[in-house]
Amino acid sequence: MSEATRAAPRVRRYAVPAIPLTEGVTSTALRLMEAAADAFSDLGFHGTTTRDIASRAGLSPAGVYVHFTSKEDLLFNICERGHTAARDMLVDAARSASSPTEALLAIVSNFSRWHAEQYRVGRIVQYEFGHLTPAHQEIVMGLRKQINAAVQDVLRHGVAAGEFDVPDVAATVLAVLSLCIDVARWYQPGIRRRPEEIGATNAALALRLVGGT
Amino acid sequence: MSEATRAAPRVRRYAVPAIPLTEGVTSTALRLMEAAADAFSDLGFHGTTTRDIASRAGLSPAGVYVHFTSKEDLLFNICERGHTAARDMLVDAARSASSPTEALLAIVSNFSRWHAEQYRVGRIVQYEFGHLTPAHQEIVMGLRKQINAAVQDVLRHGVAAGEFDVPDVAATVLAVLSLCIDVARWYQPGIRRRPEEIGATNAALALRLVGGT
DNA sequence: CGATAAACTAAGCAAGCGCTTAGACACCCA
DNA sequence: TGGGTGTCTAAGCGCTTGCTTAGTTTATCG
Repeated sequence: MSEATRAAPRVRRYAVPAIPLTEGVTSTALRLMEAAADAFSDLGFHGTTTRDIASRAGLSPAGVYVHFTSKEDLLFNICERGHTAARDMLVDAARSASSPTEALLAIVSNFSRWHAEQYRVGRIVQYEFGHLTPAHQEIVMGLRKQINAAVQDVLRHGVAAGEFDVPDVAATVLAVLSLCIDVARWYQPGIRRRPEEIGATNAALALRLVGGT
Repeated sequence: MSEATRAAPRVRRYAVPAIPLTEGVTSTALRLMEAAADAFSDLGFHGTTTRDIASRAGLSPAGVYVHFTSKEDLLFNICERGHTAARDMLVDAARSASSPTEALLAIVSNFSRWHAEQYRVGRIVQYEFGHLTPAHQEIVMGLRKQINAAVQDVLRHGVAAGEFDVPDVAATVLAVLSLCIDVARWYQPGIRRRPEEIGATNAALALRLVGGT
């Protein structure tokens, strides 16, 4: 059996919703965010009208503005909650692993699976990022840097422990994240591999990227 | 020196314009496509107005419609020419290589470098794809399948020749392409690595993905 | 020179946009 | 029971949208 198909060590599996329920969010606001996420991923931010969002959520156009100050505010809430949930899952996965190798496998399999299962939110977050206000962009950038740092930490520890062979840590972090994030671009329901399998194969491929065993 | 930093075999370098000049394209039409590409990558397809495009090209709003039938027609021309140029470069790189290993290195270094140098067109092609008409989407999908097939061919030959160890060819093709295409998402001018270096490190990383030496 | 075709503009049309206003309900604790 | 608060709608305001129309300029060629 080839190295990349060998069963990976069991990794903890995190179920992460696309838009997590947090304090102070009414059910109508959550319904609006889900409606907006659907519309944005179908039509793009500028291609979506506030009437689209309202009608998908079963409200009149004016009903949106009871819960959000603007269409951009909706986009920001989706991006921020999505990033925060993903980051928490990553950090958790890394912390609960007993070695850098297991941490990498946990991170890549969970992050890849999330980008398949939540590919609609994943695309919004990546493709519509530029339509956030500069202030909101900076907040989201901060979350991205935390995700980057979490992966960088794992690689550094793996190199220090002699588990990985990585000539250029920063470049390899980007490559590992590309592997995971790009899933949202090509994934669609009904293709051969289930999200779970994509996570498993990507974890094995990431291990190759870092020169691990 | 670690395996991944060892100087890669010399690979032919292809300079590919974002929007290639082809027969039957006047200079004004090309100027319009470049103006539209700039605008689309700044503001998104729906965020861009035909007045934006016209003024960037130094024309009145109506002047656009002398050369293109609609805003979507402009988007399609950018996508089709971009994909065609990239595919031609890929196929050329694969054909002029003397082994699967060299073909992979040539493909990945050129394709990655292109996605850095032409990251604006790269983003349009990926992010605004969904705003093409279904008929135009299918044409672009056809070009993508050709790109996919070119990479798949190289991997199959490498496995057959014993140069690569690839348990799941289709999954690994996707991973190799993710490595290249995702460059357009994170690249921006002024970062540490030049496009040329990104191509070189990605080529080395791709070799790891396929279990090559 | 005069005719023809192509490239371009000024003006504007119908439709749709994000968002606001004014007011109608429903629910809560006094 | 009654006033306050939060949620929602009908209507619509001011503006922008993609694209068209009618007409002018420029290039080409016999």
